[in-house]
Amino acid sequence: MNKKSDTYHHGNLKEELISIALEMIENEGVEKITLRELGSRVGTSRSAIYRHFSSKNDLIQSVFIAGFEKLDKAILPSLQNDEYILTRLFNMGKEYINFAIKNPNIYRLLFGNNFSNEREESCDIEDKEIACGFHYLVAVVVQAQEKKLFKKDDPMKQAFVIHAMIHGVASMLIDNHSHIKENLDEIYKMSFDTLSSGMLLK
Amino acid sequence: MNKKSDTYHHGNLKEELISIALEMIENEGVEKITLRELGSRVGTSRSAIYRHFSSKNDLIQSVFIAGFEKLDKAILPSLQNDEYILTRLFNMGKEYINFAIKNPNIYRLLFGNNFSNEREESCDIEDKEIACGFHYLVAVVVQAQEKKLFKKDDPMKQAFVIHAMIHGVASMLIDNHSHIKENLDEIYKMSFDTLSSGMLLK
DNA sequence: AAATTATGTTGACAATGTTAACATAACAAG
DNA sequence: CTTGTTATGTTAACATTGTCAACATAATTT
Repeated sequence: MNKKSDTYHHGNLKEELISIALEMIENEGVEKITLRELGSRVGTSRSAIYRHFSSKNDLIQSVFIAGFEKLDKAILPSLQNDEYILTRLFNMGKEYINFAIKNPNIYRLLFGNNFSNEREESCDIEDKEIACGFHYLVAVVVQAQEKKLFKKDDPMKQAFVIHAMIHGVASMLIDNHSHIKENLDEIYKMSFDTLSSGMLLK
Repeated sequence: MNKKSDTYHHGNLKEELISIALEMIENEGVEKITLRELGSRVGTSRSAIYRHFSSKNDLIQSVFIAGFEKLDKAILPSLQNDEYILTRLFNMGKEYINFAIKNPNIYRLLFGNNFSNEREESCDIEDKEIACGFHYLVAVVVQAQEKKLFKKDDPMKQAFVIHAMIHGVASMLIDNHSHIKENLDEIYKMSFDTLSSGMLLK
């Protein structure tokens, strides 16, 4: 774990800070994180952080990006096997929701969080990251249209609707209606069927 | 505005604190609020708050409830006119999304926020409040089933799916895909059509 | 009128993000 | 190898914030 004396004084502090911060956020939520604890957890003083990040928010921004990479990594496998295209879409959504349930605090950081405003101000990579995951989805929608599975329509908008649905389910599962988690599979299937039967060509 | 010498020393401080706090959160977001500013904005010292709330979180919990009342008030009219039932559902969703767009910070407080955990611990009124708004929706779904508009299914689950979709659209509009706001009407109609055509009896 | 309770104020404290002044390791140049 | 420069890390201090205790005053009860 502790790759000291690799490159500089302490090893690769910056990456270690990001990964430990991600872990801490995953466990306790963004708002609970403190630079002092992060520093001591990683073996340095609190102020060392400022050699790698201009502020706490700057750090969190990096965790934000790392979180998206983690999400992408969790979803990618479901896209790469060449099953029936709707099955692929189904599995993708399922992995998405699984990620949210397994990492609710990270998921909250990525979507629907109070940090989005500040992010919009200073971070332009963000949009690329979001767009990245989103464009997987758009690509699948385009394929679905090409294979005459989906109605002909603006793929961006169809993808938006799909994403909104999946995000809505994920978000409500982790934040409000946790008692529904027991029927998760059933609920998800129902959401997906509703969605796709609204988009399918008949 | 300042109803002094009504009941006690200062008037009805508690309610005034809640309403000003709501206003402040609406303008700047939950995480920006400070008790000192709230105190001075309302004309008292910071510590007076502790005569009415046990902690900052306790205050925010009250704002949370007030926020739900505000949301209910914004949605109720769309439910009370006796149009075609699907039109009513459509309008309800539209008002819901309008509320989110007009009061994004309050909306974030109500749904998908980091406070939900702490709320779950100490506040049991919350569920009632959420259930309240949610049960409007369930009632409409039940009606839709009775009138043979919707497929026969568990109304709670159908309502959950509808709410998830609407919430997903609202949430993504205010947090991520703000560039879609221009096509809002179109996007919303598309979401709703997708939803209902997935639920309608054919 | 006196006592008790409800409400508000001031001062202090610990925790936190941030910065400045200082220290040291890595590296380049001579 | 020595020296200077840069990259990195440490400690001390500061302002802000939530919270609490001690004190003060108004309202209510007895």
